[in-house]
Amino acid sequence: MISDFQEQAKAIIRRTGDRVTPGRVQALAVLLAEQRAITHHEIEERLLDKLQLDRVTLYRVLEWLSEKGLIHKVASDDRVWRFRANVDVHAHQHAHFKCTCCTKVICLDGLNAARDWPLPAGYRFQEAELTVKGLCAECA
Amino acid sequence: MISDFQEQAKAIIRRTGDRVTPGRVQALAVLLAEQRAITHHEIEERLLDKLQLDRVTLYRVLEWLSEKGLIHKVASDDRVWRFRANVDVHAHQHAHFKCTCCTKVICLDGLNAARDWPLPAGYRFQEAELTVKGLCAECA
DNA sequence: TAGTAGACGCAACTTTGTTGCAATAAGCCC
DNA sequence: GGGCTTATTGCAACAAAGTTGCGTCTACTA
Repeated sequence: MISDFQEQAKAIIRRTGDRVTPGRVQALAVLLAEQRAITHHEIEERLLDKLQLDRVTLYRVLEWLSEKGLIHKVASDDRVWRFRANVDVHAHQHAHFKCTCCTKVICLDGLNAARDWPLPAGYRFQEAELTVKGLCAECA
Repeated sequence: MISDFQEQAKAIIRRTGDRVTPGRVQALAVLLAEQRAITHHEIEERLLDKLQLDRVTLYRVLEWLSEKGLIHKVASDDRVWRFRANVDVHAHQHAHFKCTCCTKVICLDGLNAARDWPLPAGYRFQEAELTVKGLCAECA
């Protein structure tokens, strides 16, 4: 199962035309295996078994993956970036849910945050970030 | 004009029943004078002329003001808290606008973020944080 | 298989925020 | 106004998240 994600990750990265390195493959594989947005630290923990990657390198890998549009970053109120793989044409314009109990973050794909919100005169819309907070099914 | 905000701040703080200290008064006055959400650092800069307040003390003052419901915190994608005075019955449930050019943050009071967003089964809504990004009138 | 640009590892640094503790001062009572 | 009490402040040290510089290594290309 895990190796599935590795192969998938490898293929996705090869498609960019840039270098296929173990760090990129493993980091993306971890994110593909995960069904939610996780932090740099959580990714690091999941990597430890198969590959020890420098903290800094992981930051750079995540930035690269993000630039290439293979993953996306989620801002949270605990001032920690979370990352999630862009499965298929996973639009960036969607909402996130954060459990206030276990701090788990999931994507609310059904909720489109891209609509044009009413802004003051002269303002120009680019994108919206919507985070809904509450309790997840396990914590409720 | 500035002293107006100081007097206003003093009165608001006195109303809480807790101690009225220079740090609390000046910090709240700065936020009352500002029409938008600003960072700890920006508040510190504006304080420097009239009152030199320790960095840590300012953090604690802001936390206290927030606890008392006199100001509110805004999470942003640059992992920095921003603070804004709660003028009148300024509800916490509203959206914020962040200019991607000058990083200025304003409150979109007309936009209610408190509506019940559709969540997966078993999930419980508590609150929503909506940040719309784009260009403000000056930068557009 | 050799050369090269790009990726990596390490160390040091920055920013943002927190914690512990001793010194200080705001409000209260007289 | 003057002392008492307790909340607030300032200082120093710490912590987490992320960045920068630089020399070394390695994935690709030829």
